[in-house]
Amino acid sequence: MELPTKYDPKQTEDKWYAFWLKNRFFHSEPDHRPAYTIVIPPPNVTGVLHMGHILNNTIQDIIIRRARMLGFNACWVPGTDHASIATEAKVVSKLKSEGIDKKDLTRDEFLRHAWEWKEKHGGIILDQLKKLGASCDWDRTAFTMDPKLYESVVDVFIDLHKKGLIYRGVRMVNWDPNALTAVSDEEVIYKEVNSKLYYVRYRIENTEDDWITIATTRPETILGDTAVCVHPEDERYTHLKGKRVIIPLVNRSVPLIFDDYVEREFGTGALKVTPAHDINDYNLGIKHKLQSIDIFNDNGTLNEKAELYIGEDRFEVRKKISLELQEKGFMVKTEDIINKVGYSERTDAVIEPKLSMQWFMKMTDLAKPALDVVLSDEVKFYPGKFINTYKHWMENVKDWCISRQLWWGQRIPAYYAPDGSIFVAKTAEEALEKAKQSGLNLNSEDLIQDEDVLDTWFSSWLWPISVFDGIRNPDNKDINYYYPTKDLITAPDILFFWVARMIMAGLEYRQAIPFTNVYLTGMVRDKQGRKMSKQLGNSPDPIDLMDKFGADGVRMGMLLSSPAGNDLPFDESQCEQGRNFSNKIWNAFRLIKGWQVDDSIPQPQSSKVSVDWFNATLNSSMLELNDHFEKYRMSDAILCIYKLIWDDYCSWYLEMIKPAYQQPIDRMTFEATLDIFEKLMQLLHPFMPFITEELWHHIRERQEGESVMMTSMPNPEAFDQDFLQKFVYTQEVISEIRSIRKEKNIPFKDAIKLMIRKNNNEGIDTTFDTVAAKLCNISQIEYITDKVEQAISFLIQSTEFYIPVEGKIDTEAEIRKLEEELKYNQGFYDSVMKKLGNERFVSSAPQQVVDIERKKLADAESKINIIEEQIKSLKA
RNA sequence: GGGUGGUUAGCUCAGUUGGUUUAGAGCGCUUGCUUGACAGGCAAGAGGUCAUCAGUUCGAAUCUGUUACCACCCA
Repeated sequence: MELPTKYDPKQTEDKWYAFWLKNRFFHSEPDHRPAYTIVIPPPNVTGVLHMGHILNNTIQDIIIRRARMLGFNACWVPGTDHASIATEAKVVSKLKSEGIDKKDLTRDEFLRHAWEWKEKHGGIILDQLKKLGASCDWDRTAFTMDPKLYESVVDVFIDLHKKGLIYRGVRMVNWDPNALTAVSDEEVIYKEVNSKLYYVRYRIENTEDDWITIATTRPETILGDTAVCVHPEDERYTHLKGKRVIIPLVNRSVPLIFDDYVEREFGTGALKVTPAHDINDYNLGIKHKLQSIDIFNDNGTLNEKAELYIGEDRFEVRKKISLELQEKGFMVKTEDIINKVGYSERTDAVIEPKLSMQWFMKMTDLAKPALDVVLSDEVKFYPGKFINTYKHWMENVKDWCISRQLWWGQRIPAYYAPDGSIFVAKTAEEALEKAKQSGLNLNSEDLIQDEDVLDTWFSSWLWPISVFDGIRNPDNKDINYYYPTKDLITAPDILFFWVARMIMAGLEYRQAIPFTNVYLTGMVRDKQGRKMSKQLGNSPDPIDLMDKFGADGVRMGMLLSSPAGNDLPFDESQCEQGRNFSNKIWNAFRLIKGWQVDDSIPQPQSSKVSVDWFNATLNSSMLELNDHFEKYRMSDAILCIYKLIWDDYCSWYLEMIKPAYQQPIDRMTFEATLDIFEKLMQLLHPFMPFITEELWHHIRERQEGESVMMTSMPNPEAFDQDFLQKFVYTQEVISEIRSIRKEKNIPFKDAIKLMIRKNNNEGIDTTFDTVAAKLCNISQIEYITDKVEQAISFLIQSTEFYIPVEGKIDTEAEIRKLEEELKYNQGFYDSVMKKLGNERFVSSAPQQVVDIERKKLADAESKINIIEEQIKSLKA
């Protein structure tokens, strides 16, 4: 069969993915083998595949495919999360475009629309992963709203409530006025923005013209002020002790309070206090028993308590009120400042701190053990630098606001009686039963279930357990077999959102960590270093990239320069490199496949030694590869294989054994070369699954249903390090000769002679002479003791090499070359001499180190002597 | 404002308890190649005071501190 000169991924990728699926190679069931489990970080159902997913899932696929080939029962569980805020927002806006208002729908009607939307769009991202080659067990695909996962979440809520870890309370929360829901601290993104600092003066009560000037970035909240606060030791204000001030425009009298919370240097040192709309002010309010006036509606407009601008948006009011303050003489001045403002991660609306009744989870008791398992290395982080970040967060953990004012999600299983008492129960019937037991005489319609749903992360934190149904059925076969999982691959920005909480849940519900290793990937950025995002539109479409470079090429490209935890500035040229690598492998195979095999010819000595050398190199590289995997150095691992195939196999080995043009190859070498190629395909398979499968099937006849992905990974065997070292030396010789040929314009087809003069009584080693002869077209290699006239020379270590040439030698040039070499060696000699000349070095450094230096000196010295001698003889 | 990490070739990064030839790789760059597998290729080459200053040490890219800049996290 003819193979085209260029590898075309389009001809192979879909074909092999379908083949793997048909043979159910990705599916796992518990058996006698050790399990190797990975659960996918569930992508958001509203999302489409982006570069971060590509990176993340490529790494997972590499690990799981390798585990499978190493004999583990590998199971990679895919799935998605329901993303309550984002999904609800999408559904609401879709309905709006159809002229339907969410307010006009019942909860059930709305949820029907939401499910419809999910069925239509929720699977997109998983389908895209198939194109990447992801070997997920699709039969186990999970969704956080699936009945078993839904019920697990509700069960956990009830259990934690029973344990006293979940409570309901009024707190200041981060309110998203667009989504009309509270969001957790972790969902607020602080951005630096250009703002104005407004200096506004408040009149001291019972004075005509005494004022105190405050500074604020939010003049609209003046309407909700209930105090002005200064530092107790601030001499500017001590005379105002016990006074009250008048709020401008609304003319409310409020106390002047003293607290060392105030920063004297900021603004005027006087702070207006709005307990309802600022977390710090809220705390001050509690401390000083201040009144709290909430002037905002849920959607960010002002309410009647503001007295002015009722019904207008907070940002409109800011503009208008600053003008009014100006006109009425309250505005002293404004300044430009840069401050940080919190934005909703989901809707990008400016977060409004707001007092509201929410459900919270106590975190301190759960955090302690979850921190311990990381500090004791039971759960390992790669890279380890994230342990510090984790520790800092876990030691300063705050209670988690878990309720969301939405419909899409697990509805909170709390039921309210008319007298305000709360019954947490799985069903309305159970709640009613509980109510009756507590002495309330109620009917089922008297109890009303909480309208809110739980934070999406309250589902995700159970993911490694709930996908195996380990909450509802804690002793089932799957959970016992697959849990704890092995690796979690995710991005550092959800270390707390998700990773920390999964560890807490694992310890609480399985008394076992959820995973052993956490691999934190970098963030994919564009060439200018910006985070890739939908808003910026700076992310390439991964599907287009795969069309252009093949999935293998993209996988390769993503990994090549992405060490763990480091950001990856993405550039298409990396995928191009991956594609080029595919092509290189393809052509190496074309070369081998094109040879005629002749059973009658014996194996040349040069080929025998070449096969031995490559096998040793292969073993050495496999050891290195194992080491990289153990340390989760993915980009080092792929580079190791890349060089093994491109440099060692293609550039060296194939050239070493290649038969002359149109000459056949001997059977032994041919078979050995195919065996090696087969091993290389196995080693490379986890990284580039498609091309390796394609070529593996070309290497030999395969049985129906056989696949490289189901073979056993080759194991490194013992090899001779000295033997490898000898070849390194030979490579140097070959490379010198190639340079000389080029420099002196000696075409390859003109055979040369090589004379070798050993010095310092070094022994002669001819192991690779036949190889050197073949690669450099040397007709004769001769070991000599005398100098050679009329030859070009070079020096490796202390061995002299001569290539005799006809005609005149450019003596001048030869001398120049040697003198340069001499200069380098003398410089080196001097630096070693300086070390050894130092009394204290010789006396304090370890003997071994001193010996090494002495040897360096001796070597350099003999080399210098040889060079000097050569120069002398040339000059003579 | 607080914390954590980082700063090594044009770019992206290695450099494993301080000493193995006066620092390595990939990409890019320069030069030369229709070299019978591959121009998506081959060969050769250039390119770095290891951010700064000080200290510890016989010896520092490596350890300590300072400054500058960058990134991330937290308020």
